[in-house]
Amino acid sequence: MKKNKRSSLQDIADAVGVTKMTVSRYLRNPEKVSESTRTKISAAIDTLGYIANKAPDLLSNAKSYSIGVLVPSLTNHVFAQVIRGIEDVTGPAGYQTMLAHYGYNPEIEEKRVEYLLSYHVDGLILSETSHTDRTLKMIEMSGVPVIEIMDTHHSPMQQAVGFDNVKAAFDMTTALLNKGYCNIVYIGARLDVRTRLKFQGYSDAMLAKGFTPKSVMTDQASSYSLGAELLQKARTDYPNTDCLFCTNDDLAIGAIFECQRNNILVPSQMGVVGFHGHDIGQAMVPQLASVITPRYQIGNVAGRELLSRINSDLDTSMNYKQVIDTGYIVHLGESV
Amino acid sequence: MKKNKRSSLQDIADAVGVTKMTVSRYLRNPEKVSESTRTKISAAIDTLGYIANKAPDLLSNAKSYSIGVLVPSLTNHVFAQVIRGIEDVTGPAGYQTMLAHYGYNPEIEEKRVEYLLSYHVDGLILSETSHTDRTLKMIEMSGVPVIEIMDTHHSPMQQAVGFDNVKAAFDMTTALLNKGYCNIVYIGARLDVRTRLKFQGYSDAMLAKGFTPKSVMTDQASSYSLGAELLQKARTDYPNTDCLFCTNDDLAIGAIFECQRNNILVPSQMGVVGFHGHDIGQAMVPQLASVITPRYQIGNVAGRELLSRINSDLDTSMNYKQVIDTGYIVHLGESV
DNA sequence: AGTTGGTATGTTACAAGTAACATTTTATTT
DNA sequence: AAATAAAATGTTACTTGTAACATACCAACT
Repeated sequence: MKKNKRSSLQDIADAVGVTKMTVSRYLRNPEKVSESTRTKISAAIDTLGYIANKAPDLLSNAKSYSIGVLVPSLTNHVFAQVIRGIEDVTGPAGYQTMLAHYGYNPEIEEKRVEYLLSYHVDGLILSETSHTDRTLKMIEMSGVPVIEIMDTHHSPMQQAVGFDNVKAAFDMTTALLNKGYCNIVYIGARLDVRTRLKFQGYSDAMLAKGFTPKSVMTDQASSYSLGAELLQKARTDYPNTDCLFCTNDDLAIGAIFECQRNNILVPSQMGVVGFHGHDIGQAMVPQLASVITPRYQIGNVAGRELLSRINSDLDTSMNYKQVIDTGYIVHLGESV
Repeated sequence: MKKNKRSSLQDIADAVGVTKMTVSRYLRNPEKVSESTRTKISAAIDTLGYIANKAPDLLSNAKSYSIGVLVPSLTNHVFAQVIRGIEDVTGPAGYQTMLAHYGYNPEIEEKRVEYLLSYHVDGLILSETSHTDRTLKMIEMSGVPVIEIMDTHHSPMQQAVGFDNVKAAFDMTTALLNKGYCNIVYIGARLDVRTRLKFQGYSDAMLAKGFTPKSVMTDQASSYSLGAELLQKARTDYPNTDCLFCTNDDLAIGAIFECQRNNILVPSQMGVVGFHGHDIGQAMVPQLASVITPRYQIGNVAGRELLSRINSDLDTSMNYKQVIDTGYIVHLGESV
């Protein structure tokens, strides 16, 4: 049995008895086609089920009205809201997002960037600050505008939207020290760039007040059960730990559950702090202390900036450096 | 300042002094190009930063090595694992996924399907069982193989992979009744098809044992705070409620937190049950009762089936009906 | 009747890569 | 040195939709 090949403009044209140019006009500028022809073409399209073909658009270097969005992980709830923020701007403007993920791996990021560029996306939003050489080169040669989101503690390729992870961790740690905690242990996982930046902010704050930074780190991916494990490891490695500063909410929540299972009272016997301020932490008992990050807004601003550069005449991709800081909120909740 | 146009095979060819055909060969069948030419082309590609162009591939009806995956929501953790399951099969086989979401809205699903087909995806994985007429027509005309995932309680377009939501809810409800609960209230949100199917299974089980189905439903999207609200509503509407069967884990977890805030003991004063068996529910105290669904496996099987059909000579899209049931596990945990 | 102007439709060329076939160059054999 | 085979490269044609230009047709006006 033969595959029913998708119909082309030519097929529609043949069915109606005009040239494909007329059908093309019907789709782009219907008012330039006579009433009677319009009716016939419309009927033919319904019957044959025409589906637009992106190929010629790409060939002729037309805008693709697609933007590429790369996030490290789909499991990480952080990015769901970022994406919503992006699409709430780009969707109404007629752009579709091509979403891909790369598991925090720069080599895979490179593959994804190449893939997105091969489809001629009009712009890119990346969630990482360090890239392979080839990634940088491809982006530069392609001439598409790029925005790096989430962290602003670096020199952006072109434009960055986010907040300063070092400063955020510094502020949270300082707030904890002011609350009277002395033996704060930093809990890190996956050891990506942002985890390291936050550790740096934490360390700076500890040292600034004369305390010694202590940490429990692993390169495993974050999970609730890992949070439980790392709590136990912290208590073993540093028996007088009075507070955990976890690199994200998942670890913090896992640690709190483990406290509950072991009758360790939070916060009176152990303070626990997360990062990002996800719904689950804010809904739980006790409410989780966390740095609340404006993820939706980051996406929103990134989307808006990207569109404005796509639609600008200037080649903004060259010699363009800008950082937009969206801030964050240190929220102490009930868990410290 | 002019945009630096991306370089084409012709640009590489000009730089080396050959025709683009030779460069094309270098990329496809390097062994057919002489050693010396290879070296020169390789250098030119590095210098000029060539990025492949998908357009001609699409034009010539070649395989795109892209498959389209549609999920209702990225916030819903269910689908992150499904996607991982898919990509663990399709990635190694050289396929990239084009991921899109549609907010449980069939009209948006239609737009996404059109978008994916306009990019000539080789196959589609959909997460819904009901589609607009035009969605069905487009898919049929395009001739691409389609797999519908998650629910098998319907007649598939072509092929479905998942489990029977009605049966799963029936089994869980029966288990709860056997445990001695009498006043089980069903808690539903968003009112999508699967929520309704689960309510049907719940109702069937209640009626089968002579109990009256009771429910608290809203069309709002699920969230932890909504779970808290609906718990209170259930207690108001049905004062002797002894167990909540929530349509998903988020609502169930929100309800348990609300119980904790109000000193209602779970499970002794109130049983709470979720659906899907997410990590968070399994990690929390008390461990959440839930129907554990094989999300990774669903994705995995769907990916494998789709690839096999893409690479089959037969036009399997026609007159093809198959349901693959991956089952589920009724897990009672500590919250009932 | 002939001119003008507008509307509707047609023709041509083009974008980037590749399959299929054609030609040129180089190596091997007699 | 000529003949033949093999390797390397070139030429042509094709895929789809659209911009730009060309033509055909009809109505209205002088």
